[in-house]
Amino acid sequence: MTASIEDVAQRAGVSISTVSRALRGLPNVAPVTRQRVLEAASALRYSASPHAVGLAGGRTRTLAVVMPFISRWSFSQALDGIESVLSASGYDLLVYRVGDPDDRARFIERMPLRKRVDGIIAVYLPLTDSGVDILADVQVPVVSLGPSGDALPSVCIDDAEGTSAAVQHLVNLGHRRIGLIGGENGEELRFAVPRNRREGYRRSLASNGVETDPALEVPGDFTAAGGAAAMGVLLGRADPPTAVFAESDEMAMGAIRTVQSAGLRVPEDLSIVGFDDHELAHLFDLTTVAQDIVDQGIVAATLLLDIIENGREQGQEAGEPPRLYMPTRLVIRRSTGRPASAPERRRPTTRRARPVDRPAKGGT
Amino acid sequence: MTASIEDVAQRAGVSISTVSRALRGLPNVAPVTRQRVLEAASALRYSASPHAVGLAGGRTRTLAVVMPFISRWSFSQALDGIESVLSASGYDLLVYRVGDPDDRARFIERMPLRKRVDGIIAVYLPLTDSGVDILADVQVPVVSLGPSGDALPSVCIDDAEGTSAAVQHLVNLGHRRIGLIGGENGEELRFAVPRNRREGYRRSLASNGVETDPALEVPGDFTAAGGAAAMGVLLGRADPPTAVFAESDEMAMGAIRTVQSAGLRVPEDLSIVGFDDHELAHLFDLTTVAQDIVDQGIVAATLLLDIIENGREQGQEAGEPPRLYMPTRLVIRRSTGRPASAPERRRPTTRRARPVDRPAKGGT
DNA sequence: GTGAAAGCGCTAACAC
DNA sequence: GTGTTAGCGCTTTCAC
Repeated sequence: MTASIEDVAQRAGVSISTVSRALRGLPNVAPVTRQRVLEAASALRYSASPHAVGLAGGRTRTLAVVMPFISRWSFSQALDGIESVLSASGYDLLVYRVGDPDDRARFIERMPLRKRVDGIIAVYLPLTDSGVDILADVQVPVVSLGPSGDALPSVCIDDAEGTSAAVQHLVNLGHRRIGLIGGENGEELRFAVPRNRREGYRRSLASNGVETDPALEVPGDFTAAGGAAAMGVLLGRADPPTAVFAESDEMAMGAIRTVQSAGLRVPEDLSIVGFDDHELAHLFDLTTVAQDIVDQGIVAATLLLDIIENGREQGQEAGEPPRLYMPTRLVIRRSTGRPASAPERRRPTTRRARPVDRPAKGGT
Repeated sequence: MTASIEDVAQRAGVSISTVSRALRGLPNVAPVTRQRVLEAASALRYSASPHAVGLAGGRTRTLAVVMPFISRWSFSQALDGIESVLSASGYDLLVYRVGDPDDRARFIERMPLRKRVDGIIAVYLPLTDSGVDILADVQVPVVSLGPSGDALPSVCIDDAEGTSAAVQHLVNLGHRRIGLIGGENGEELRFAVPRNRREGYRRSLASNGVETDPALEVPGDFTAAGGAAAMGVLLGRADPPTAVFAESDEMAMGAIRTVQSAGLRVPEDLSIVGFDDHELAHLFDLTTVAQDIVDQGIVAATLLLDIIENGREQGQEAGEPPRLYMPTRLVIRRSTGRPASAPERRRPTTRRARPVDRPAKGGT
């Protein structure tokens, strides 16, 4: 069952180096010989031992993905995209979860990947400065999916920009008391995504002359349950918001649930916008900022492969590492509408007058 | 940055074999020596090259997970559970997706894992008989998460049993026209899960003296969109069902959406039951058959590790491979109720009289 | 308790 | 175009 290169060589009547060359498509092998080797190999169901290849050749055709979560929707989307390009390119995929900061520190410190992989993709990894340094210092190329300072090549979206569009949409509808359900969980301030989205929220309010109110910003932990709880908090405020922007669709879904449980209607009593365009978002009629994470995974993996196989990105001589921005796009569904208190410019049925999008696929 | 065992040996003033022994905790190393080696290693931030270890020692502390999907909810749940035990045990995790049958055949045929991993977990993998044979024939132990014939050790739930409970619940409520939204996608009949759930559905109907009607069984592709479409088909039947069992929550969610879009109410006009207890199921008030897939992943990984490290399962001498059944449990929420046509035994508000469960965690 | 030496299965010069 | 020969960085006998 476990044929070695020697077995193949013997069966094909050549030396092992010829087998190696033939199988890897290198030049300097006579067509006939190559053919014979190929046949011998497939007859023996031979495939080279990755360990031996890695040891001898240095390259391993294996990439590592490092991320804080595995089963959360966005992360599994990213993994999906990454896997698709790796398998198409014949690379194997090692997955590491580094959840809490301790794991992370220990992991980066020990770098078990050392000498094991050809490259690393860090997916939405909250990186400390020293973490970035160490990663960048590893022998293999690293690409970040998601914001990463600027030490690493990265592919990401403009979170602040996307959020601004969502908030602007709410402002345009007439909302002034706009709440935020955020993703921070206290100590996790290194995580750039919630920070950037919050910034976009505040910036958009400011540019519209709307004052921000700390009482309207509540953390939601990036989960449906967290979003539901956060909405409960907002509904308990003295002067509750008429609209809420949630930093993720899952939190928005939970929020919708809370609103409905409270006997209120979406969007008549409260408008809600999410972020991501989760695959189930349209089931909630959720207006959201769409991004295609599978696609981001594909781009990140492609970028990394390119760096590995062609050295630094072309035209990227010693400059800053490339940073690829992927599009976002506001998908308006029916979880947003005019505030009840606002004077309506048209008939009460305005809601039906707005075009309704279908689930988004891909960006812009 | 890349210290080798030799560097450590030199720094500690011993030979590389002593370093090897000391670092792996083998006997026959003087405490003082071991201490010195440990210090040298950590000072050099040394960690053994997995490739060299694999080549020289045979074992690699790496496991492979093979599954048809990556980002679908159930699969990412399984991966999550598996990863948690592997990382706790110091194993690395290789992930392979083998989607279509071709991939699958090619993959199993080539077995790129050969000599690369210590074991394999096949997650809900539709295995042909020959596929099972080949897998079982690989040099390394294989465990199946999900049904797998009986050639492989496996951990799974009793899909038929779980489904029966759901259907029985509907029958008990008074339903007789009960539709099925299934998971098959035509050629994919090798996939045991939808087959078993369909069987449970039919068996339960039969045991209640309810005749099955092929017109009420519609495929839904295991996606929300598929479930929505399937429900559309069912609603278009001459004699539509008063209740529907969907083989997954995602399909059930889509179905609910279709029902509502049609201007009908759940459960007043149509009851719906799902399967899985998806993390968002409670947002839909979905009655469902709960299973804990993360847990199944944990059990499967633990089983595999046990087999790898202790040989065949204890008490499993030459007998059938172990098959571990995990519990399922019917979680009744508010997507199910009496059929409108049925004579109510109590007041019209029966609905509120039923206890409502909260999101499930863990089995029974 | 410790070291020397022989591989593990390949790739990569280098000869021919 | 093909074969020979060093290693790659470890684990594992087997001496000492």
